[in-house]
Amino acid sequence: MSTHVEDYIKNIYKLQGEREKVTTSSIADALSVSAASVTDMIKKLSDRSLIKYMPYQGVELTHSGRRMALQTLRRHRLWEMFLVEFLNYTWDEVHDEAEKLEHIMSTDLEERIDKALGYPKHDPHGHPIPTRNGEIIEDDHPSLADLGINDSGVVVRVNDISQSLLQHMASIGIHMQSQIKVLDVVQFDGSMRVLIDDNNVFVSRQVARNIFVDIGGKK
Amino acid sequence: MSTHVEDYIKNIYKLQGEREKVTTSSIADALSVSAASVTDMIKKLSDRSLIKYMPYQGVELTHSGRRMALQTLRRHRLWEMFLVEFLNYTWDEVHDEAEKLEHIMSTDLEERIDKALGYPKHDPHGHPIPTRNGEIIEDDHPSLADLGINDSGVVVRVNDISQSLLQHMASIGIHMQSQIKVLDVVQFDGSMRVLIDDNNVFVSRQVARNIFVDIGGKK
DNA sequence: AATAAGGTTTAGGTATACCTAAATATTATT
DNA sequence: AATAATATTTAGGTATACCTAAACCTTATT
Ligand SMILES: [Mn+2]
Ligand SMILES: [Mn+2]
Ligand SMILES: [Mn+2]
Ligand SMILES: [Mn+2]
Repeated sequence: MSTHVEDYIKNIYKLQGEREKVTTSSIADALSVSAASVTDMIKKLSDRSLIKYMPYQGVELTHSGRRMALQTLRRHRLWEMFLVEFLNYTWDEVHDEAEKLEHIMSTDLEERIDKALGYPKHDPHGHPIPTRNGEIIEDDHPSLADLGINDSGVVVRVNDISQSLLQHMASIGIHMQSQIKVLDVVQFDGSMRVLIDDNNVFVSRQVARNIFVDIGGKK
Repeated sequence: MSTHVEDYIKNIYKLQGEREKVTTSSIADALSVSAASVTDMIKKLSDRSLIKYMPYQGVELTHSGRRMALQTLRRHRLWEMFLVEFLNYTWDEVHDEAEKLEHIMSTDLEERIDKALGYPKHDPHGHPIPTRNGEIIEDDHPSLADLGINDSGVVVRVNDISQSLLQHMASIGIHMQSQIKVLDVVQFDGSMRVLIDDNNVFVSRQVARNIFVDIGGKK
């Protein structure tokens, strides 16, 4: 319903991936509000049966909470894709706009955008777009940091945790479907020299951990 | 700032066109809220210097209020145009979406959409789109109801007062730039038989009053 | 088992935007 | 000029979503 409810639910969904029970403080962190505000809100979400809540024990999405989370995620990712495909946004520019637009999307608009984009399966960062029915296929690819010398593959996903990370990745030539091959790994700090579409670049371990590669795809 | 403030200001701007001073009850009507709520809000708008307000004497936009109104109108009309051009919406389907989207548009997004559309001068109903700098050119065309037998012209604007009116106009073949010629006017009720792009159709006076025609354009 | 530290909730408050009912001001009618 | 009708404002209240400070639980450490 409201933008705030949707953002809470979406963030609880994301946090749930990491641990089963989601704590008050982790939600407060994610949304940059006080823990007291979160307690207020999770009571309301619980009243609406979007989460299961036991005081002091953390929070868990219900079935209908999960549905709302996936719908919001779907809309977010469709908007991101739309901004990139139709308005020439780059992948580091889309998040904030999509964060607002995701709450303003009738089912009709959602379907028209989906259609105009040709029913994309992934957003500009390679994240899967949940289906209309709330199905999502989380692919499980190794990060670049997991590869060794001479391993190679295709970039299929990056983490969109920060704008500056996304900008940096773009600046060294990393895009969706970039060919990537590990040339050398520095023992000391895990940093790498890699070939990206035939360009020789240096990647810190911190960055490498946020790039995910399909190693079955190409050799 | 907030969606509510923007909607109040935009509606005051529209009402101002009709009379100088805008009354509490006309705003209440336009926004479907109680008169008491309007009194609440106009005090706040006055505190923010968006309107000039004298209790019991009605309301008037200040310079910065007018600027906000025109910016909101610009964004509304750009979104309407965008929905029509990029997502195959028809002119009767765009208003409600645009009413929400107009509040979610950074200056950057506004300019990208403007550019993607080729800097349009009018929205899908023929209403002028204010410029980035808050200039607006209100064209002054006669309505179809003002024309007599054998007068002709080109449809350049329609009123978007209701979805069913827009649907009806589309169903009888009226679009922007349609050629229109009056064949016959019924004395009794002012209804007309007209030629629209070579189609012979009947138009009630009520409908004719909401269609605006450029008679200088073509003969 | 007691205490200290950390996380969570409660208490009390703010801001926005709405409501109904009652009071009051303006305008129209006699 | 007084009265009646209508419009507007005030008074008192609701719902959402925040906040800080204080109280309270849970968990870890001794
Ligand atoms: Mn959001
Ligand atoms: Mn994304
Ligand atoms: Mn609006
Ligand atoms: Mn319009």
